[in-house]
Amino acid sequence: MEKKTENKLGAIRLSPQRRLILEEVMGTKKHPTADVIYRNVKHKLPNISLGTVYRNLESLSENGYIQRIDTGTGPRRYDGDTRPHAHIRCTSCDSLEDLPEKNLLEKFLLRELKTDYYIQEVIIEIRGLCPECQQSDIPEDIRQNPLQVEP
Amino acid sequence: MEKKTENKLGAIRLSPQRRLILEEVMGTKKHPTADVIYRNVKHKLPNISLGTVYRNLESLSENGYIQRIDTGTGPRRYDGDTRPHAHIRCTSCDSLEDLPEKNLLEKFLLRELKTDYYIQEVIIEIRGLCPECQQSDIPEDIRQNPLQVEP
DNA sequence: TTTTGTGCAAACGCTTTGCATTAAT
DNA sequence: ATTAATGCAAAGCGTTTGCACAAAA
Repeated sequence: MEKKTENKLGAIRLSPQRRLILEEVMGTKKHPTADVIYRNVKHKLPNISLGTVYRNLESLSENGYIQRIDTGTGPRRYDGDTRPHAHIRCTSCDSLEDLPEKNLLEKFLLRELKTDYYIQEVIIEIRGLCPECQQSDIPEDIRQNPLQVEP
Repeated sequence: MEKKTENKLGAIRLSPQRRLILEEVMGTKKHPTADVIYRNVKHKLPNISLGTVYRNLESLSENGYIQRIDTGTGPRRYDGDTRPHAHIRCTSCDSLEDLPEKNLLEKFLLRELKTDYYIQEVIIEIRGLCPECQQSDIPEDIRQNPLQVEP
């Protein structure tokens, strides 16, 4: 009996489209948007549709293979690192990076938080200028309100 | 000389529409969305348009009279409390409340954070079930993944 | 008269959805 | 035969914008 078994990924099927999308998200630390993923994957699979990308990003994150990052501003982003963690975003170039202190932050929050809520998720997004963007001549009005902590 | 001086609010004019919108945001702790504000204000000023509401929410927050809350999910919300602070959102009824420990959290974050970024803003949103929603019979699948900290 | 704000409707960006078709079980 | 996934296009939602008109400075 011939059996053309497609790879499986736990509960879901691993179609060529899904596999490529998964690889794309896993293979970068840039936290790409659906649109970026779509354009990259389209090079290898020209007929893929944006709807398919969205549907697969959804199923992959629902099943815990990637993480959906609901950011405060702009389009949603996706992360191959599924551990809950914090991000820092550049308000000039819009890059999104992991925060090194992610665990520290989480733990502190959960420990200090006095609330009756049944906590499910902690979203931390720091916004500021990345080192590169600080060097380029930033218009003055974006240098507003640096957050500071008194000594 | 007769002078029908409209009230001023710092740099911007306080039109009837803008005044009502400001009062609406200031008068609640519910962090309303533009749409909720629109519907409430419309009772007193039936001709007001949604575009005007958006434009005024924008100018009011730009000028520091209210705070724009760019939440991770769902429509943007607005807050009469302009001090930067954290929020906690119920994943069932979608209510958004202030976090009591807001200053604590900010200070900790800014102190512990080792980064080359020039920090401008800290967004913290905790998501979970509010006490009321914990009591109602929540479908099992929403009780997923409570975040916990090891002792 | 110049600037600022308004109402309306159209456009926008991102995401979701309905539907007919195809592929895997 | 049934279920799962796809491509396509249309619709959805929240928000922004262009424009002609009105109000205030």
